[in-house]
Amino acid sequence: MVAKPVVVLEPADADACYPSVPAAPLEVREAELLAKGFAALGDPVRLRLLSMLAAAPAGEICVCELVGPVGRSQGTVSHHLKILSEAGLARGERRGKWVWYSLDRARLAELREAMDA
Amino acid sequence: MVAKPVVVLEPADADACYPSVPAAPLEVREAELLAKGFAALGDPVRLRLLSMLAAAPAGEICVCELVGPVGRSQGTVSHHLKILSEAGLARGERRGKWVWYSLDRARLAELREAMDA
DNA sequence: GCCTCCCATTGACAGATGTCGTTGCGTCGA
DNA sequence: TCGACGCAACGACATCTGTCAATGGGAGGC
Repeated sequence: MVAKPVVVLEPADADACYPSVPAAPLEVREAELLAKGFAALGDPVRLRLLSMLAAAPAGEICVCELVGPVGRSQGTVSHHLKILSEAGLARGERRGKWVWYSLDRARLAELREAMDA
Repeated sequence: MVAKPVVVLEPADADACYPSVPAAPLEVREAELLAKGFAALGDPVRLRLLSMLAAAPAGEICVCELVGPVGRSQGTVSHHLKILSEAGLARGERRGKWVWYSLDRARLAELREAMDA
């Protein structure tokens, strides 16, 4: 994926269909970062995990509280939480025997704002 | 002091870690619908296509205008546009020899609002 | 009618993804 | 010290996904 010119990306193709105008798409690099975030949201299990994190009274939930409701094995839930972490949408913290996850609302807002484009 | 779970999807698991509280995750069906939308956003090529649609002066762009800038084959671009269509994010309309795509801002807003959860 | 252009569809294929069962590691209680 | 528990990591596997080249089908131009 070679970096592309910011504006004018093609040889202009002479006789293309008329309104060959701005066509300044999102930067490739930025698109990849955003895509990673949205991709993390693109799974029903992860959306439900996030909704539980968002609804958590203390702003965080123990993993053991998450496994049951989503109807997936513990290993699978752990896997999804890792993906959410890597996408910057959630963070986990070990506290004694348990691990507590919380939502990163800043990252979420970042993605939301990107949708104004 | 447990607030009653709104839904309660599991056998309650007795000795779980303490704060067994709300845990009313997104409904499975709704999560699937949203996930389909976010998954459509979860690819850099599609994000760039959308950004071009969003930036289009007339609110729409001919497919022939899209193929060059994103650096993918015509067939691949067509494939991505189909996915965006199926997710409700874009619509295509044949007009003579060309097909023009436009952004569905309502659907986009729908997804954006879902991120308040 | 025929040829050309634009776009969608198909077939093929490598790589990513979701899932589970098992294993491994850290933490607590006995 | 030892065993039980909570969670992450690993291996395996079926499915999904992104990509291209090739094909197909509608619209215009000649």
